[in-house]
Amino acid sequence: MRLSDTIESFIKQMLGASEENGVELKRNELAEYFGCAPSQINYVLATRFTPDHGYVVESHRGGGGCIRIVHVERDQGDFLDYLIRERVGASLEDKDARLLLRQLVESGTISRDDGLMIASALSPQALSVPVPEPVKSALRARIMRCMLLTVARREQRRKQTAATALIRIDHT
Amino acid sequence: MRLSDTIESFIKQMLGASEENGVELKRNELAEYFGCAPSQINYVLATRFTPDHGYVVESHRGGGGCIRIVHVERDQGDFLDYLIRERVGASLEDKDARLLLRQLVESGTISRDDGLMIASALSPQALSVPVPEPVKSALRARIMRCMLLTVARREQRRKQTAATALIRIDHT
DNA sequence: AAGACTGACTATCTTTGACTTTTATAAGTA
DNA sequence: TACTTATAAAAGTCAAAGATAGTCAGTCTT
Repeated sequence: MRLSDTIESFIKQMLGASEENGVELKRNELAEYFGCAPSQINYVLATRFTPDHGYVVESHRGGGGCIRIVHVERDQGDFLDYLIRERVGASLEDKDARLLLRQLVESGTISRDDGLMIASALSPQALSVPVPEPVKSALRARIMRCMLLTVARREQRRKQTAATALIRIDHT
Repeated sequence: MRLSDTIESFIKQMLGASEENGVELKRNELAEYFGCAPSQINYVLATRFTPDHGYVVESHRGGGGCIRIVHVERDQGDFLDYLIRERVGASLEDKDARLLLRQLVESGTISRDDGLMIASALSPQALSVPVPEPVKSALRARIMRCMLLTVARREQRRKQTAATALIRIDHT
């Protein structure tokens, strides 16, 4: 198993054990514990605890400095909003797309079926067409946004219909 | 016996022995074991462990990297699957795509929601990216096929799950 | 000619170390 | 005391080195 993976699960275990959903750690201590370079910790944070992964990382240098990692529970609307508004910009890498979809499904923001549908539309197989990679990234971003919007609209419709039904029932 | 065949059966034996229906292996280790070039492993994977053969292969480069092979049961002779291959060719015009989708929805082959999802992935907005029209048509065809396959697979899964449930109930 | 095989080159991921930046605190000075 | 400066203790950055796997064109076998 890779050191990065070990450190990743160690941190996640810490997070799981903590009362709140955040932990504080000393970069150097952790590095010494695992017998690695301190910058290794930064690497782990940069590759496995990003906002896309659902984490926020803050740090403080100087004497008594530390690193704080918080797992953010995003409520459904927020996450979709964030993705549509900010995260999915003009381009989207294949790997990022997959990661985001997994987050969306795991957080219950979209259904597993919807996730699979979007994934299949973005799959390398679907996009295996002779266009340069930057254009492909742009395409991924556009398709992702369109489909997320479709999901959001559908949910909106569902809610409204449900609400209307309630009102109807109320009025009978 | 050819080396490729030997490696193929070796991997299949590993798969048979594993608890789950997947295995992980190191390309270089395997190559050394069989005294061949590492790329030979890729050749075996490319010719004998394709999706058509019912396998999914994932890999991870860099330190601690590996190759993972999973055996998946395929839904053979599925109706949608078949329909797709015949009807959706190598290219698909925007107009034709919409027409086909409407037919599929109205005939009850796919749900309205699925139709909307596919339509949004194929929408001019999603595909408004600077590529020549013939390429775009090819793209539409590919996305359409991938997504329909996803729908087909999901239905397949549903059926199987339902059947399994019935069997369970039967056995109680 | 088709399939099997290889090797050189490429792409990607991990790990490290040298150098930088920030901050708290201690020491020095008017 | 109040202010400045020096020092040490964090954390950050980035590029290079190491470890895997992928690709592809060409050679060999059948």
